[in-house]
Amino acid sequence: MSSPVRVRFAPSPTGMLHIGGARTALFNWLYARHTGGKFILRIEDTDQARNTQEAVDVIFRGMRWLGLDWDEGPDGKGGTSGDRGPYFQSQRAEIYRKYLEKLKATDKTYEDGGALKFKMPKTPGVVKDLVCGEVTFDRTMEPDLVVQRKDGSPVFHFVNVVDDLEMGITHVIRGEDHLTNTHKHIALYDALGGTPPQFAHIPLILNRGGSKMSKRDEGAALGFYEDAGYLPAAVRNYLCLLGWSPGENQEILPIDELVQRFDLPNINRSNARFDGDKLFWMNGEYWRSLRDTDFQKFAGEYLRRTRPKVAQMDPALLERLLPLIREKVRTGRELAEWLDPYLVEDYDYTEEAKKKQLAAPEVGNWLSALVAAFGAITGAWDDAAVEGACKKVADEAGAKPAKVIHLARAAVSGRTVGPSLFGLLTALGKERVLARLERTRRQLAEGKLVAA
RNA sequence: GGCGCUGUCGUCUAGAGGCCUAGGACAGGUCCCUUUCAAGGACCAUACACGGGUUCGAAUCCCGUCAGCGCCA
Repeated sequence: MSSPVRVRFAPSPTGMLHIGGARTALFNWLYARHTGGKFILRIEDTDQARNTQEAVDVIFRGMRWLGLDWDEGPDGKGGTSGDRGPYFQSQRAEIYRKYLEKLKATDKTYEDGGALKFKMPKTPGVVKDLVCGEVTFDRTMEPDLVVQRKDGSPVFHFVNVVDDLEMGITHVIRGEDHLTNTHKHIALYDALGGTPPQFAHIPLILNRGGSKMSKRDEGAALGFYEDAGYLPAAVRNYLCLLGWSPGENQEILPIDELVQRFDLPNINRSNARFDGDKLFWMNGEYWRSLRDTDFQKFAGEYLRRTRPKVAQMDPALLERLLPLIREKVRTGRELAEWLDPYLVEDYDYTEEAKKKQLAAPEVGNWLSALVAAFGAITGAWDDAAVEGACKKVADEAGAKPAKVIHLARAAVSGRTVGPSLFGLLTALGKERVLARLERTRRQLAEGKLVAA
């Protein structure tokens, strides 16, 4: 029987967690959870220039955000779990040195120009890939591989192999861009007397233009989606669908089902373009099916981070507004933006609102009429009452209710779009509505609401 | 340039010789609903890269071409 699965994700701290890297991490995590194996996080921090604590923290943060917990590796709080460490390459120099000696002892290396080179076997290099099948490389022309640079530092291919060997990695799940290097890795395993792991090269994530998503592409960083107020579960679910399909015309699945169905053999071989529109849609699906308590938790955290002013807001108002806005938007960012007009009483007016709703000559009179009609409401301040008042104003002006409704929205929010008006007015409360209408009327009279 | 991988609607994909006059989803279009924007409902359009084989039968297997991507130099 084969040994328990051990897979790893080995990012380098570049200051961002690349969406492709996140997907690789996800596939590794899914496989570990699917098989009951271990998921290991290893930090490839050999590039001293970029290796900062902040850059490493970005990785931890991204992994946690996506819900990808790891069994071994740095815990992100200064500690470590697992006994196959260290899990930072920068702390493994001694190990690499030892393996370099071991390789030298095999007589398969030679020095050239100050660098140490590994003699590539001239036999065909065969990679038995779990996704791509058996791939054979002709090595008769293959140049020898530098394993140690002139400055003494070991090269990526070498440390990668050493780490996977030392950490007992059984399956290497990584981007297909590594496929053509894999036979070299296998040669190194053989030379070091180790058993190569199984390989699964997963298709790449392409940008809109159809080439490998690069860090410069819009939305290439996982943090982009956290900042935009996407739901991690939605992003995770979407990422699963890039290069893998659960089949049966199903796309939205809970995580435990994803874990249960995921497997290496049914990963696709062709690259996939990243479709931000579909992610946005999927986020909307998760957004709507979120339980109220979970929504409140998410909204609270997101707003606290991006809109500190909510702390000064009337909590009762916030509580009424949130569900109203939630219905109309799909991301935290949209939620925050839609909430902006109610954070403070001196809200601004958009150009569109000034131009489309606040420019007509009758607007002043209508605003006065609205103030009068709303002011006259003595009974319950509810949807029916405000609706009645709006209709009344419209009737008296000989206009369609829609006209008055649009004006009222622009007046109380400064926007042409927003939550359903009657619900909004009810949520704001009579006092605030009257004050806001009055403020708009006054500014209009002072000529402050002229479109640019 | 060499080598490798891939090639089903614009995009993500289902499809592992007959169930396919190719299914789903996003995006797009039309209509309905309507208080803007959404949401919702109904419907529509669009694909097996091309050319050869193999087979009674191919999107599915083989070969070639072309294209895309990647790696190495």
